[in-house]
Amino acid sequence: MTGRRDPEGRRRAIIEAACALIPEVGVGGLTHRAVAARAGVPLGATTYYFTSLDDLSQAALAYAARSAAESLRAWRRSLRAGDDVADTMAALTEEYLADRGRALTETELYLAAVRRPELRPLARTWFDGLVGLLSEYADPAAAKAAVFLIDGALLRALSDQQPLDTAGLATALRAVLRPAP
Amino acid sequence: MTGRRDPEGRRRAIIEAACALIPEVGVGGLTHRAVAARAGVPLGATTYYFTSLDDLSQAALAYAARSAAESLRAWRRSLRAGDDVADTMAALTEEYLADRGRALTETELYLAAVRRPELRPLARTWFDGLVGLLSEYADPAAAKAAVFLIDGALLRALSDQQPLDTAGLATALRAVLRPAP
DNA sequence: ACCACTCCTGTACGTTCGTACTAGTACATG
DNA sequence: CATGTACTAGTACGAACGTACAGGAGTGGT
Repeated sequence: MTGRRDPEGRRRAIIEAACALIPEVGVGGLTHRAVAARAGVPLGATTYYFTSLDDLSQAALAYAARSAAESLRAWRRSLRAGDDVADTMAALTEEYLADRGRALTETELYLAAVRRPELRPLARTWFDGLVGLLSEYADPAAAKAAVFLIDGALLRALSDQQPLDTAGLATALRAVLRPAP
Repeated sequence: MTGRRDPEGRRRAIIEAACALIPEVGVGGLTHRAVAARAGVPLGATTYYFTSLDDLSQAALAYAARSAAESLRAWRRSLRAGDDVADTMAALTEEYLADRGRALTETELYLAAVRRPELRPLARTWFDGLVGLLSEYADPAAAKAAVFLIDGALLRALSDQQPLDTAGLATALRAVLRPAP
């Protein structure tokens, strides 16, 4: 996959291996050796490309956050194409949860940011992006509430290893997005 | 605090030390040595009372879950005494967040349960208890949505190290708890 | 007094970890 | 072709870890 002499590809392979490992062992469970083995590179490579293990995990989380931001752009398109915001958001959330590893990584990022302030901006990208998205359809307070709902439902579905109650989420989203009476 | 010959108190001291440590280092960051040092007992004591590190962390998380369940009983009383469910719940949530370590431990439990199925019942006690509480005031679907909202807001406040927007949460709670039009 | 038993503690073993480092390899530049 | 630079890979080291264990210390029954 990564040629012998391809620094950029190597770095990327290491980051992707770390991303694949995070759902399995958690951010705190990452080790140079496990990442190197998963990436198919010698141990020395991970210490060559990253000055420390924290540096490596930060790069992996940044990579994950960037890919999440990209998927937000697809969400924006779906929202504009869909007829009902609440239904569309619930469906997108369910779809997002299909890749449980990615969703779990996002939650790992939230928790990791508690103890590592340098991760806090990364941990905000998903929330801020989602709020920005929904602010086209509701006032900011309602948009924030909708994201709380989505994150809470995701967290529960992850922890319980159970599917998302999409219809119930749609109903709740409709309730918070509807202007107060 | 714990006399030389007081097995029950010793076990409890170790568990409480582990609980105090979890917000600082995470469930996965627990070590026999760190817990022993925090509890003021020799290393041998933690391995004497707990057959493994997993056993120790599980006991600590169970202890935390039990104390959370106790606080739920106080919530029930407050709800019955308060005049508005949404306002009361928002205020209780803010109060709950005042002890950030406890709230963080609950979230750590959620995530730990993903990879440790034996923790899953523990990870459900908070959610189930809260839903049961709110089911006295709304239909089950609305109650679940309200808990998603609360957990989402808590997770965000924890990750961002910022205070809770209590008024905003109350508004959103009112929206999801109100019967659909 | 003695014994049986539980409780307690310090130490030791083998493993795994982060990180540093050395020697070697490819490649661009002159 | 020489040479310097960026990359590679294997190894080594000290630290921290989980766990096991041998023996000391206190306690209650007889």
